[in-house]
Amino acid sequence: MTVNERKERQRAAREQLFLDKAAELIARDGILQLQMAPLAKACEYATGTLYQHFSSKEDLLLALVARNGCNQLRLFEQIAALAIPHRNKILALCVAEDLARQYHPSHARLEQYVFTEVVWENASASRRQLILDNSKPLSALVSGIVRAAIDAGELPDHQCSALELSIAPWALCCGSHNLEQTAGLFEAFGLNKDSLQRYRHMHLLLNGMQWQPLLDITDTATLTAQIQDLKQRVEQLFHNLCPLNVDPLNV
Amino acid sequence: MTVNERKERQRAAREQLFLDKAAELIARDGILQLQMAPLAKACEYATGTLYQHFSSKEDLLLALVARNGCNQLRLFEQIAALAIPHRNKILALCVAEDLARQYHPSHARLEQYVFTEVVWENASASRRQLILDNSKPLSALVSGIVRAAIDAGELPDHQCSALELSIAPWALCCGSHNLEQTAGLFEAFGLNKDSLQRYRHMHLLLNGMQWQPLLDITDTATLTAQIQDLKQRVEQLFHNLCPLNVDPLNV
DNA sequence: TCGAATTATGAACCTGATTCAAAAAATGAG
DNA sequence: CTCATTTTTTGAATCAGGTTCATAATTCGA
Repeated sequence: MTVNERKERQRAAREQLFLDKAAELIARDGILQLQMAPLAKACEYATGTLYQHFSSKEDLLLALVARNGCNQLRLFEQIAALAIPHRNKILALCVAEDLARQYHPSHARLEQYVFTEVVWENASASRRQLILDNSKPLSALVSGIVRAAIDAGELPDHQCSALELSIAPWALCCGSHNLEQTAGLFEAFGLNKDSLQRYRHMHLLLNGMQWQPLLDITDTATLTAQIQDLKQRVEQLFHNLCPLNVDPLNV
Repeated sequence: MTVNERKERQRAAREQLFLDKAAELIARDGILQLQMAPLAKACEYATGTLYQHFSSKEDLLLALVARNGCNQLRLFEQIAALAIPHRNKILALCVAEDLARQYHPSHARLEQYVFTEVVWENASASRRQLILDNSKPLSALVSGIVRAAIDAGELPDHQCSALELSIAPWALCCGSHNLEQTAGLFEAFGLNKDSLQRYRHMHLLLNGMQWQPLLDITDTATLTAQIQDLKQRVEQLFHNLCPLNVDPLNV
């Protein structure tokens, strides 16, 4: 059925168009301002057509996050393949999250929103599954790095599985970003955002895991150089993957 | 003006009534189902009266979170005052978060929702400030514990301020809970929720900070006993503070 | 007790998501 | 190529629920 294949391709292309435009509008005006009818019009389709792709507005938002998740996975895969110490790969993943937030602040906010009960529950089950399916290879990837470090004798297994161990740095990374993202919180604390702080904390954790080589976090020079280097490497991967991968408003 | 005082008191009481009922309805039916008109009716007031207290639905949600924040602060204060090692106090705070989520799952979900751009931006500035004001003493409290540990020689300062250091365990705690809260994520990872895991990770971090006394996380017996003990202590404080402090649906 | 000032009321309004009957387009058999 | 049938698109109508505001009720102080 070559006809159906063509139709399917067109349909997929239209879905990407909707998603692209939605991402653009969100980046420009914020999630709150995204409206279904204007979005459809901006894509030169009727409102009803939009609803042939997404069962609800929330479903559309999930679709955006799912797509971002794919990009994230590809980036993470390339990071995992870098020729750097295993320990640094974990840092590099953290750097990647950092950069992603810098380049796509609206994505980060969207993700926070989407995992909220209210939004999550209003999306279609299949779309939710899509996002969860993304997370499987992601966690496999991270725990793969941990596994490799254990096998290389750089990291004791602490009698935990690699997967369980891998949750620690991941939680720290998420938590750290979440706190920072929470509007006005750091300001309320009287805390200035020192971009190295996050990495100091990560090193403290990795040290605690006895992940070799340990790093003395008071050695700011070494730390700065390390993060600098990782940033450059990750940034390059980032731009190779998707040169236009940038929020219009935040360039 | 004794008349105005009385009025003010009545007004405050009514606000608490609205908040109580809202919390009840949310615990019963979820955030999504909370509607302004039914809430007002359930309190035997007109819709408009509700709007004399809260500038919007989002404002009401923030008010709920602010009130929870006060309770949390009081609990944390009592934990900080416990006669236990400083290091254990950090664990106890983590335990407290755990318990709070257990007893009030809807609060945790609400908090996640409220810090979302969409909700946050739709609340009144004064309500937002209220929440931020809560966070100041909270961070002072946590960094106070860190400070005390440093002063007691139990923790090197790593050339950071106590406040900066205190962010690490806090971020780990938040991140860990966030991950776990994210619907279906752990299941998608093929990870079983081991309630001790979170504390193992925290100990890894504290070990990395060289916070004495170090704990060997493979020593499950000691860890279990420690957390058990902290749970009991915290649970007691918890119930003393607010005996009825329980989500209707989740008892 | 009465007029002014304050507060409460809830039906009407408004925004924006969602639906669906009608129109248009695509398909494919003859 | 034509026409009946199926599929797809359309966008105005519907619907939900948050918010407002003219009116009614209440409180206040003289």
